[in-house]
Amino acid sequence: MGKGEQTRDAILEQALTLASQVGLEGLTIGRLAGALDLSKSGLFAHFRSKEALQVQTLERAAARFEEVVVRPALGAARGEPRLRALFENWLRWPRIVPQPGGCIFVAASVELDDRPGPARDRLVRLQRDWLDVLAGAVRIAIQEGHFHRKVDPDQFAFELYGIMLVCHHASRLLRDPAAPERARRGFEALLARARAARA
Amino acid sequence: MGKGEQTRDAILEQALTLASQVGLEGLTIGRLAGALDLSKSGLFAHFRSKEALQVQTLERAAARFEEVVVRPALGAARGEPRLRALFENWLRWPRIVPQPGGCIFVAASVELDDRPGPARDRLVRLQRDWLDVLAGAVRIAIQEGHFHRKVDPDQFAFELYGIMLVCHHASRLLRDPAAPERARRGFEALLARARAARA
DNA sequence: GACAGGAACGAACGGTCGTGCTTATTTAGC
DNA sequence: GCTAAATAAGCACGACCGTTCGTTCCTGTC
Repeated sequence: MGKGEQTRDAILEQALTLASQVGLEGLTIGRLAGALDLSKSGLFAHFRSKEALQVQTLERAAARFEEVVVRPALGAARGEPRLRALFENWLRWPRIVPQPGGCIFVAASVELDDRPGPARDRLVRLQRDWLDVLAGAVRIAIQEGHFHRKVDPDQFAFELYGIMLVCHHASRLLRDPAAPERARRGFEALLARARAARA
Repeated sequence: MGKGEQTRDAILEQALTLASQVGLEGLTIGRLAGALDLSKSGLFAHFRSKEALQVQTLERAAARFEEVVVRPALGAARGEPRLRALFENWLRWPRIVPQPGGCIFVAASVELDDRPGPARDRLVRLQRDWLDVLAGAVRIAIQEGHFHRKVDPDQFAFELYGIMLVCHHASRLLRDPAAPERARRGFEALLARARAARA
């Protein structure tokens, strides 16, 4: 890894941390440079546009997400255990990959939902992929006989992500320490329903 | 209503619309003035600080929310019907009170979750109130015998708001037209569970 | 008809933003 | 250890930000 690549790496890591707090738009080149003891122009040269910086920050976040949320869960047994692992890893991930402002994808989702452009496009793809990962795990759980055949994997993923979002909301905005526990209760109810498959 | 008050009213209505798209921080005095054919300074005089403008925009949003979501639902029968009304009204409200960028509270929740100040304080209060309204409706549904006695109203409100948040996410970021239908399915499952009170 | 008050305006302030250019320094290959 | 290329810095730009100030316009009262 050359010197430039190394610097770029440090920049993106810091960008990830910063963007979690102030968003992708609030992520300012000057502030980012200041935090890294770099000049604005020196930092800017690595990307050549703010948009590129934003996209690459998302890319970096996605890589880390894969690394600390998705991949480790593949070590868990197929089906419900893997789904549990995905859920628990998601709860942890804003602390493991330091995001003092909470999950960057949640922040970016709200920020970019009305701003067309490459960053938005990339984010949409990433969020779809994440929902697909969840739905895929559900599908496997059905195959394994953990869940009832009538369970709709996409619907399950939808509702599960809802629990994650409200957990984020309750713990970050409302500073409710009970949020993860509430989320777990919701998750367990979702699992119970999938086993029985009343709906 | 005096002339000044009338103008202030128009400003706040426009601010609500604009803030739903670009957030409370992106809500710029210059842009707001431009949209209303006012001078920056003329508009500014009505508030005397951007922070005050933000808080009053939240206040205005809260008043409208009360008006089109909460109050009409009080016309529905106590218990489950009222809860349904609250849910359906929530789904509609970003269109009724024009918010082209989606629910302003969702946007502000993510934007302000790490920015201390009066705007954040006010928002926290408003979101707590909203969750309390939902939990209160659940409590009534228990009294009415619609729901099982073991149902935890706050937990129900938590999970219900999760469905609302993921619906917002799916329809706004992912542009998924099936989002409201999915949300309804999740809501129905929540209701079914509360009747049976398995958890 | 002079006057007072509220409402809006236009210009300007200091600051920060993203983005170019040009120059200096560091790094890597021989 | 020298050289060419990669990397960072310095400086300046135009645009927009929130905010202030002095002025003008309009309305209604004595």
